[in-house]
Amino acid sequence: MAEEKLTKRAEDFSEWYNQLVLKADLADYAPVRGCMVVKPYGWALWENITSWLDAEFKKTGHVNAAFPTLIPLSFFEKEKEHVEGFAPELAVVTHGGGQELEEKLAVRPTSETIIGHMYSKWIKSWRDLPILIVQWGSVLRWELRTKLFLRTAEFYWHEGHTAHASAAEAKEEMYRILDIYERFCFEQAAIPVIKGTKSETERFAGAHTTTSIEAMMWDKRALQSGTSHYFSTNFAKAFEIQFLNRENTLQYCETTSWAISSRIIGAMIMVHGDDQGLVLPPRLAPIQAVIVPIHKTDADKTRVMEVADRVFMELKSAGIRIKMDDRDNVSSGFKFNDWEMRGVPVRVEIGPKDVEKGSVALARRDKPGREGKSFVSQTDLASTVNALLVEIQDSLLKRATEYRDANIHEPKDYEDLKRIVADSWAFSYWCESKECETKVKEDTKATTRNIPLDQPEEEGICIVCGKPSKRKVYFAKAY
RNA sequence: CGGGGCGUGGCGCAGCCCGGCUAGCGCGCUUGCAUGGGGUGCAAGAGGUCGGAGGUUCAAAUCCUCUCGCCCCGACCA
Repeated sequence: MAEEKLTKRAEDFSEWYNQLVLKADLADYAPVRGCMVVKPYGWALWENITSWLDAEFKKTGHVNAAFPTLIPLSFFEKEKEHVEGFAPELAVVTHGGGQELEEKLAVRPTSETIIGHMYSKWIKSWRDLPILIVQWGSVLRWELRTKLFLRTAEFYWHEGHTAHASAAEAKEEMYRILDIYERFCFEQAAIPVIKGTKSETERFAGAHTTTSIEAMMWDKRALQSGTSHYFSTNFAKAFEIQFLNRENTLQYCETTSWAISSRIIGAMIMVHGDDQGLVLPPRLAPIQAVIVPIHKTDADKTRVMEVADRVFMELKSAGIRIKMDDRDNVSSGFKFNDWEMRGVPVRVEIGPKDVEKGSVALARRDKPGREGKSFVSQTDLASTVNALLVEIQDSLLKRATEYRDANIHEPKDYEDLKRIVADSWAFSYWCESKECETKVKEDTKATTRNIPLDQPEEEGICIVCGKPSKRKVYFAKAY
């Protein structure tokens, strides 16, 4: 329960975040190093996220399946870059049933290897393709520095793994998924992400191409919020995923993989949250509106509850995720703060005055205080609340978009770039060389985020070395 | 792994340097009464053997030795 005041966001953003996750009742620290317990309220939020994504994946022909948590350690050695990328963060099971294991088993950090292994068994003919499987579950990476939701040792996600007959189809799949991720962020999470291609140094271990969606947090650091990879035949060759094509010749598959993790919850917190606590976008909020009945005497209570119960039923049957806060051991003021901490988009206050006037007070979470409060008629309340939820959803996206755009600048020269990335994002031409990227990282700690798709092909010069360059990239400090 | 810090009721801490009454405080928790339109008040309660092991001493949260664990900063990261 929210007993003490939250640290101000502007005072200590990191501390604000840590406290908020606990106070909003989303998650708690687990007794295992770097791991979290997602509490019911946090999980309800995650379920709203997953059910939207799951529906989209199914609409586009994907099916769900489950692969084991344990993977033979030797599988990781089959793809050279993949093993280099993941070896340092593997947890390995060495004993079972009281005996040392002959074949050590890795706890999956991601499932390309075991799924690749299975695909090589399952795929024989062009008729078997494409294969479009999604796994929902958790993975484990031995992270050195952890933070609830943003980077925990174990985290929750879906991982899509697809195999195709041609490079064109596989690339199309990568972009199709990236578009779903983009739509999810804009329409559901109200986060204006930028989709683009990762640089060679930032791409997934073993990938041919990595695309990502990148989001700007309130402290202006960047958070990679989802990725979609095209592997070409890298994993197919490592795991012998081959099929006979229509011409009866043996051919390697083209594969992809992609993921959004529970980190996205951290993104929502850091994009929308404020000094009062969490602010959830209505489409994903586990509770979209909460009713706080207010009364002094028993007589008042009876009259107020009669209206409150009626309103509850009306909003519920209109499909609004509604909660009645009828706790009588805490004050109304406490309840207001409590639900604001949890980010509930709309609060419906009903007191004796409202009973008399046939009104209710509505408070919107995105505008705390007097500004966001209005008195409306009890008549047709469901449509009033529904309209308000839509308005809040839109206003969150608008606010986040304006904030993002106000904090992206195009540097005039390298000195300007250094100044910009100290406290915002820079967007500029870059020659795509590792040297220039490394120089920026060493000088400023900022990394390339992504090269946005759909940018006009124009001639420019690299902001670092001055060589001719065709595409612009975002530079920012990342989480 | 390198640099800092910390383990005392559920949480946050004081006490330790200069051993000694029944180990304190705030928050939370329980019960009752009042309160209730922006974090409510009063009263009465429950709850710890001081991270662990060993040692010194008449006496150890406090001194000594060993040990376990955690947090923060850096390298790595969805």
